[in-house]
Amino acid sequence: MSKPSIPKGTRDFLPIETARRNYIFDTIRNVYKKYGYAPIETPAMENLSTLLGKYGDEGDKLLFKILNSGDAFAGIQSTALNDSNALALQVCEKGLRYDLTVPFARFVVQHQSELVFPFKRYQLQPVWRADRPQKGRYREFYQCDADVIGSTSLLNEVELVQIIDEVFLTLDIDVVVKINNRKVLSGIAEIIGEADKLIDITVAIDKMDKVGLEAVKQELLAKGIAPQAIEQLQPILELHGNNDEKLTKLQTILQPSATGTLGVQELKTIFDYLKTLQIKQTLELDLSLARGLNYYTGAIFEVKAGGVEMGSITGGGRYDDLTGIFGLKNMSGVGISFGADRIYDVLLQLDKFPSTAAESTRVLFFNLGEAEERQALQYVQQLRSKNIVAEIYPDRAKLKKQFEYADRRTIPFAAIVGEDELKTNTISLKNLKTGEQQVVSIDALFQLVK
RNA sequence: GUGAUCGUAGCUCAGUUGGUUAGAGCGCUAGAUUGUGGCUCUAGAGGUCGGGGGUUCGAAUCCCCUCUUUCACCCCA
Repeated sequence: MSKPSIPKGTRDFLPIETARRNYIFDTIRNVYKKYGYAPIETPAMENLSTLLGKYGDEGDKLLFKILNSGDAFAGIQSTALNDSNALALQVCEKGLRYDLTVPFARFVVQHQSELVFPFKRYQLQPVWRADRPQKGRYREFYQCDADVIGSTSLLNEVELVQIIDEVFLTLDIDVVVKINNRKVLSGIAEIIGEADKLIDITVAIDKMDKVGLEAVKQELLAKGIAPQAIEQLQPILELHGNNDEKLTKLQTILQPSATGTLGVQELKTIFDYLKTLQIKQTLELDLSLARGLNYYTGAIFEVKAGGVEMGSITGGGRYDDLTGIFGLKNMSGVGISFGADRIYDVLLQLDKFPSTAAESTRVLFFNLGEAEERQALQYVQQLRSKNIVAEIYPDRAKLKKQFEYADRRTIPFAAIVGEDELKTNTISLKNLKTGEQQVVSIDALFQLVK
């Protein structure tokens, strides 16, 4: 293969794409800052021991592992080749981060003495997963996380929903914010007598939207859930009405479960606060929302865009003991993560990028010779000092070529300084859109191109 | 990990049941036009047909493997 290429599932970004991506990052960052979150960064690679076992068996398979530097295979017996998984662990001590939450937990434990709790941080960085690429799924993509750790207050959940609301309002996307609670799901599993199958149940009912009730029941049956338990589950999954009505019914159903009742209380509190804050986006209590990551213990969130086929574009939830695995107990946290790459795809499909996300040079000075370029250089510097983006064509090329360059860069003004203009201290300024041209002074030019 | 799918010039694509030197449009370079772009005309450059192996007198075309594209499942942002 002679053509250059990049690894599967990765992408290059052209100037227009980068400008648009920055628009998304800037929007999210500004909202995070507005709510008092502080930025941090962590390395692209973590010790494999930090990452392994945190995302389930599936997650472990999707970790990118990094071969040890030096002679990584020194001392490896040929018999080790029989077990490639074990071999990988012998020759790889590091891996690329899979998300931002687990590295954040590690960060909090490691820097606990330097941090002020409750600690509110945001982090916009790429993560890597060795997944098969498909629609809205890449092997390298950005997560834009905000978390509060060291506080169990539900005000944090409320704040994160406010942030979601404000970000999508700014981006001008209509979304549905789905909210559920892991305690409620635990309570449901408990009262149908299948508490030990909580994960199987959540994974199955998470697909309600996509495959429908019957397929979910099939999957539950296949996972060994008792038929009568599934019958008990059905009315809960089919709960309807507005959020308040659902909560009232749920409270009755979950009465026998202490955990479930607590979950309902938490949801009630969150919805109650949000009601007083005039949230613009649609909030929906969705009992089929489960989310795969097993570390969630309380509220869980997921955001879907209206009018486009796309997986969730934001997700999050509360985790009571994420730092526990790194040796720090009693550190409850709650966080959200915006999927910038999917938001990009959604904005593109809905044609919602502002045109300002693409603007660049205002004036191009043509290059007609040495004396001319010396003068043009002066003008360009003066324009820049007035914050007008200007540049000079670097080569003494034919005018045709210089015009075509300006055209393709969509630069609105061409400034020509040749022999005649040099003598009279003037500039021929041409508006490339209208074709109008006039001979002006540099002061007049400032006004015209502003 | 499972199942499909794509790959021919910089880009978008033709290419007959396997048969001489693989084409078009756009783009690029030069000229018509040595200080005025977008239109037009003329000429030119550019391809080991994704890579490797096989069948055949002969492969872009048929077979196998592999990489890549896109999509679904699993899982997930």
